[in-house]
Amino acid sequence: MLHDVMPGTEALLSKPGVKGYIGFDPTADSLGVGHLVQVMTLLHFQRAGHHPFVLVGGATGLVGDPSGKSHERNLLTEDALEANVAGIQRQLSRFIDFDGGQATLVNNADWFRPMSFLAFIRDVGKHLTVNYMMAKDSVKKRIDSGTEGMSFTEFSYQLVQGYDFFHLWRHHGVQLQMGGSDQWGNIVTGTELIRRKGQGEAWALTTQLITKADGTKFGKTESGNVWLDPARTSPYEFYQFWLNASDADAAKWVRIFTVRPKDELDALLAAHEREPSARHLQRALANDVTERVHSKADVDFAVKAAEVLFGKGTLETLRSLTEAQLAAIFRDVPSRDVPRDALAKGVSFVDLVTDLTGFVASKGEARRLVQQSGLALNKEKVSEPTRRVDTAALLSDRYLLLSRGKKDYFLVRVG
RNA sequence: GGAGGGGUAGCCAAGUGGCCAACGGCAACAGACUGUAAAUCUGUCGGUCCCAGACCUUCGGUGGUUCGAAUCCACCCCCCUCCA
Repeated sequence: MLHDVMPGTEALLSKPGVKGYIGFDPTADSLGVGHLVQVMTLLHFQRAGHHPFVLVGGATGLVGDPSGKSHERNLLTEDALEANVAGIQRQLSRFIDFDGGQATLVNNADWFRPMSFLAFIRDVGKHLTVNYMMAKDSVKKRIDSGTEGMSFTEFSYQLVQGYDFFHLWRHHGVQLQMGGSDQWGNIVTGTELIRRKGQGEAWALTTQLITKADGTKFGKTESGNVWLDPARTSPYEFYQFWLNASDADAAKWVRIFTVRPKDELDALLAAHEREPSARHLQRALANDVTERVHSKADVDFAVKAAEVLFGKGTLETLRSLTEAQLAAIFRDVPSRDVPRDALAKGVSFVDLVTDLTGFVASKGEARRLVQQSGLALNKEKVSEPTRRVDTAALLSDRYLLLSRGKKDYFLVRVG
């Protein structure tokens, strides 16, 4: 899990009670699963007897971290930022125990807002040379790219973040900053600042970038980012995200995203080896993470829904379910209300899937999908684009279940 | 302000008067195989329709030249590099 640590960090951590921090950029009002790596780092850090500090970047978010970004970023307004900070704080408290002062939450807007620009360049900027700052990978990459430059704003970012570390070190005794491997440069700027300006010592620790075995980015699905906020990513989708992890990924991820003891992990890995099709690892992952982020009840719903959608379910099984059961199972499946008379007269399948529901973006695409036998109604493949659909097809006289491919479901609800 | 380079579909990137709805790659989507995995193979990948065909809208923007432009001309906007 670890990528790089500064010499001496291990010695520091051998004694409990170390204060360490990780910063989160409030670019949205919710964290995504990509952030979870850092959240888990803090969780593990706390479980090891240390004192985590969580920094939300109310100030740094105004600037924009260039690390790992090939393009200049858009700036957020202060209002948007404040809302984002609030949302993120709420989510973090599900992981990290802030009770009784075991963890501390800080917002760097608190110390940057009162500070003037002149004070900053005089007291902070003076300690580091531009030469030093230019040598950072995040800066070099952008300057060497030849196609895009870098604004002074983003160039300054490392100083701002470096000062965060300095502030926490001086006022709270924080000695360690953790983060993703792309944060190494920024963190080291902080330790350097502490050394030069404060004549003190501080350490850095970074975690490996989480990648998927197929080289694509972690934390994204076809439909975009996977969020912790149930309003953005439903618990069902969230559960599916983890359940769909490839074998190679799941083996790595259980170690990072669950807190199961080692012998239990070994047992899981062995079970998976023996019976890969049962996907023990993926299930454990999906269960643990979904329960932590959402709830046990959400896990149960997700499991039940998956049984119907992916199990041996056919039109028969769908018909055998009561309306209440259907409603519960499809609670989180994307849906659309459609007036009953729209269906009473009967519509062509293509119109149903496009104009009426918006499930498929265009009619051309809908026709193509039908030709490729990629669309189904109530779990039965539709082979004729012009096929008429009317109220006779309704399940429990209320629902129609559309699907594209194997995993993409959509519920049509009739009033 | 000066000199040079560049802006093509989600991204990268060919194309420099008709054969261009635009080569190729990546991503994406569907199908087959499987385990709701990976890998592989096949198909699709601007839109509409009476879909093996027709029409409409695209190549930074606006005008123009031409029978005909992503390709030529003018002006404008944006980006990059170097100089000042």
